[in-house]
Amino acid sequence: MTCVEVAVAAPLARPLTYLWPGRWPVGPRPGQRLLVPLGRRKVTGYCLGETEESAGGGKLKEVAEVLTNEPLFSSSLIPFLQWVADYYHHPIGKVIEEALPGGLTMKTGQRLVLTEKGRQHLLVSPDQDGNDFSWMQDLLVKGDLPPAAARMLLRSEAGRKIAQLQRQGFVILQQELTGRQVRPRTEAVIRLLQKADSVVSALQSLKKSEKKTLAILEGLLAGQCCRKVPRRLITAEYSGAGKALKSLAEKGFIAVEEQRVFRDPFGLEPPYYPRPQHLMEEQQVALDAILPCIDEKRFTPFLLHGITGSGKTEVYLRAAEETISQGRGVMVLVPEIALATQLEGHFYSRFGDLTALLHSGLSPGERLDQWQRLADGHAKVVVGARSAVFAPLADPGLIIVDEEHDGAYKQEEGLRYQARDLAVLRGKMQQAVVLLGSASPSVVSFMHARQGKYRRLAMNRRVEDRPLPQVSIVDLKKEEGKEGGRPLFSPQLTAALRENLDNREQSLLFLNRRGFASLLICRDCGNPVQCRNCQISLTLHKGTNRLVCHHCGYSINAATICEHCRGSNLFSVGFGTERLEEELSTILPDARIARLDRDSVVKRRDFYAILNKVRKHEVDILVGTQMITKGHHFPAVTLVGIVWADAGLGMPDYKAGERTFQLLSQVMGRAGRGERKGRVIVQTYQPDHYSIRCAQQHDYGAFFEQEIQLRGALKYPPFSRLINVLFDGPEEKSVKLAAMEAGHLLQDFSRANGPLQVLGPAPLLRLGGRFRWQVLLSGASVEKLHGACHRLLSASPSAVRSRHIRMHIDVDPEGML
DNA sequence: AGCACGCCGACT
DNA sequence: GTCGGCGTGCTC
Repeated sequence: MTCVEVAVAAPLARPLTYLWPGRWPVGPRPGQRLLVPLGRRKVTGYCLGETEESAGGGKLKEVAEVLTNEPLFSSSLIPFLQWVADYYHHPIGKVIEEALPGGLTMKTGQRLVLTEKGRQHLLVSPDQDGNDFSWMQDLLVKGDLPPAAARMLLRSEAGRKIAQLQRQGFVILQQELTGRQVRPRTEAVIRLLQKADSVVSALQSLKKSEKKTLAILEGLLAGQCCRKVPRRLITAEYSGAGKALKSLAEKGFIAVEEQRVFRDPFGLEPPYYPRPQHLMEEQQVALDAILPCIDEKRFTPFLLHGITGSGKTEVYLRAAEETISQGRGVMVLVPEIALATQLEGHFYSRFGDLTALLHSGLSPGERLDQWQRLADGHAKVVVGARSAVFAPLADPGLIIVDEEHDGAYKQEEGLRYQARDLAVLRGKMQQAVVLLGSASPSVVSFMHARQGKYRRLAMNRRVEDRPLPQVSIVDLKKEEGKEGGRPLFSPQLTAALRENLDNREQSLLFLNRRGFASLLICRDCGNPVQCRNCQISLTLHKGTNRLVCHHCGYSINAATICEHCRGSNLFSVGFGTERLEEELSTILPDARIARLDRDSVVKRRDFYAILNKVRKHEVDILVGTQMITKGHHFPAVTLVGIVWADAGLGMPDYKAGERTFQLLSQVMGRAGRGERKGRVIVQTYQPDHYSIRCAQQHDYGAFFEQEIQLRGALKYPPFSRLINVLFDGPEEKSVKLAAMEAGHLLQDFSRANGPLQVLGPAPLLRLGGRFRWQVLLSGASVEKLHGACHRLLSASPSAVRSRHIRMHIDVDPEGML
């Protein structure tokens, strides 16, 4: 009797065992998507492999159906997925769902079908209650309601009525499969069956249009290695080809087939970067260390610590070449989610169609395409955002995490994983070389390098020995009271921008805040205008004339009144990129200004469009948020202005100093990457803060020493481990209660099982209409912390089960603390 | 998550 | 007496 282990799409910590029907001709394969019975319904499950019949035996259920015959991931990935589930205390089925491209889950739903008896009844005596049951009209007209609609109804008020109708035999609920299948897109391709000129007699019988079509087809085939041409290419050249192709197919010259279409996700113009002939010395040194480890197929983690412009990309590419020549796969993680980085262009340019892309900018269909090219081995290189750490490469030999310090690697919802950490783990499990690259590594990674867990490779020289930019600091405290100045535009910054403009050189202006003003305050009562769902001030966006919540997206018209006193005397406080842009156009009316932030970039194309304008020097000054730092370099930029460098230092977060240093270093790296020397002006209220001083001096070492001392003194990571237990719900009292209960439980655990600190419970800001509390655990031993979580999950506080409270466990939290 | 079971109060 | 609310526990 064959049994399979199946991770089901339900929040269960462990996989379930099912029988594999003996009548099926082929056995199970790990990675297959199945449909299995669970309780009274059927859900998607993922085959993890064969297993012995479990001890409980006897009453196992059978797998109902194979939904996807070709495995979506290889069995080599399963231990990794299981580890992730255990470490992050997340159900294994949910972990797999997180990993796979979306749109694949499926379950049984119920179609609401009106019986003949019911039809008669409704026609004769429509609902007398006078209630507005518009769905009944719908049902009467259409005869049935699809599962999605039926589900909504059953949950609403109408549920009772439906149950009643069901009892009377007027409607029935019919089981059926639901869930949106992402269908692989196909297109018609034309294959030439016989060379036209070899069949002269037949050729003469052809019509003019057919001859022309054949000529075009042959022309297109000439430039290609494969023997097929998409029909749309032919019709694009000759609009009359449609008919001709049909008749040619009938005459046996060509065949028309359907083929999976892989749309080019690289945007409008796939770039080309030539492969450099010579490497710089430091690049060579780094590769001399890395390549042997790739050849030995041994897990080796490297920290590639190279300043901006030191040529890390070429090191990645050469390492990837070596890995591919070994027949193994390459995984490249990049921080930004929806936007292109130059890195993916470089990989595509070097490896062409061996490259697959996985990021959230793809449509579900495109994502599935890319995923399957990896799963079936057609693609060997994957470039993607954090979730690409789950990519189905059967045998990754090299895993690259670019900008490893970037906060975007941490997912802050659902499965709260750290993709950089998982990349290292996956490398360890699959004997891969791991390259963590950064100009300003995370404190944790650098610590690992210092302790010898990672091998550190330093690259301190820039291409063509370009000097690092000159950085001057402007103390905003001293500038504030001065006459004639505008806030946040010191005379130094204004003068430098003017000078750059006169010299026809480009400038970058960085401020990590979107919008026009960060809040509106009531002049009468002093209250700020807040989001109705979140405990957050609304940001004024002048372009759209709206007040927007940067957390949940809720927005209202900017012409509003104070909710507390009904006063209409509101004044705006604070600065965002939008205001920066506006003020700038007053100070420098002749400058061409562009803005790059989440508001000006909705789609990938907008991003490219703005970058192209800058590259073509149609822009003198680019204003922007973090977005301007992401991996693009503008050779003509010679001045970088950082408008408010300490903006992030006020956050109640042990990582604030680290983040500020990293952000500043990264922005500064944008200056002077061309032939001309760059300079940077940093405006700040805290000119003596070590994060800002060390960034000014381009001194990572000094920053690290300061930071690590602070962390040691306060017992923060890497000197301890943290787990945050979060509670949220629609009602303050019960959320607090749940957190308190959990707090006590954890205190008890700590007393019984050894040292472990329980901080809190503490309230958090209300977000999305939900009240939030947290209990923070810290301790030296990860095992103890995980033990505490297990205890918490098994003895789930009663307050969590009831009253719509959700509990989330955030292992290695990075957010606000 | 979804679904059944079972225990309580509010009605015909 | 039943209907339907919600808390509790299970799903191979």
